[in-house]
Amino acid sequence: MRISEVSKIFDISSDTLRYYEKIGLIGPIKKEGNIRNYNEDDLNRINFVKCMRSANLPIEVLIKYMKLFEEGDETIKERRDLLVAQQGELAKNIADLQAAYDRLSYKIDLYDKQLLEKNLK
Amino acid sequence: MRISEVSKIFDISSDTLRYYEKIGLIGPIKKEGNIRNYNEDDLNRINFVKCMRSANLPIEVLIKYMKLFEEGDETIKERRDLLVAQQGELAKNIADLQAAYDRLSYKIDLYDKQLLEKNLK
DNA sequence: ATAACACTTAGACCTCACTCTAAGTCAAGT
DNA sequence: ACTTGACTTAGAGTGAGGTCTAAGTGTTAT
Repeated sequence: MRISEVSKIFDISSDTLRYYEKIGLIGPIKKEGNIRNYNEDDLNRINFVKCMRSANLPIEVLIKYMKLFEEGDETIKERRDLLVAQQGELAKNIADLQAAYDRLSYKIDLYDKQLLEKNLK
Repeated sequence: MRISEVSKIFDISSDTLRYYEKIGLIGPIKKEGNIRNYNEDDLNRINFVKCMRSANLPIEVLIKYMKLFEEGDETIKERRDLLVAQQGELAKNIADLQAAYDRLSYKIDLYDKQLLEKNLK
């Protein structure tokens, strides 16, 4: 599969896909001649990366994870620990977002009450 | 209250507090002579900003909100709508983080099973 | 009175994660 | 034959959000 198709499927620009490859996050992708040909494994990795990036996991961490993966079974424990650490960070982030969400809800309620009063006057 | 104390209380650097003021996010703070003296209102605003920033609401949006606030009661509806829009964004973000969290949980489970098997061999 | 420390300013610099540009290759359609 | 359009590369540029520096002015403890 060509880069343009992958780009469409995942809504990630071709530039970004090449960038991810250059920094060692998803490659190297095998080429036919000079043109990248993404296989299913590649797509799975991109899918994972996209999911993690959309939750703001740092690229550096994901690169580290991918490198451990390449190193084989000896790194299973280390990979697990890395994921657990990131999960912890995520839990904190979710709590922060939730706190802001709740606070917004509260404020919106107040505004709605004010608007209602205004209309009654 | 001086900037250094505010900085400690909220764990926001003095640089950042001054930066927020410069860009119109939390000021202007009244000064005694040449030195900022934060009052309770200021602290409340900083508290709100900190909460929203920790959920990644863009600074530009917060500046807009603060400006509407200064403009008085005519902007209540507009402020409400702005908050509702941000709440919507937040809901999306929370869903993304949650999806990543769940995926990590799943993967961690798999690793734990692998590690268990390894130990049994 | 002098050292140490908190404060001030303007503006340069930094990190992250892309995003874009320039210059070029190659294959297919008209 | 030639244009169109997707692909390639290296490397420069961008935007958000701070963070740091330099040079200077008070204020307080010894």
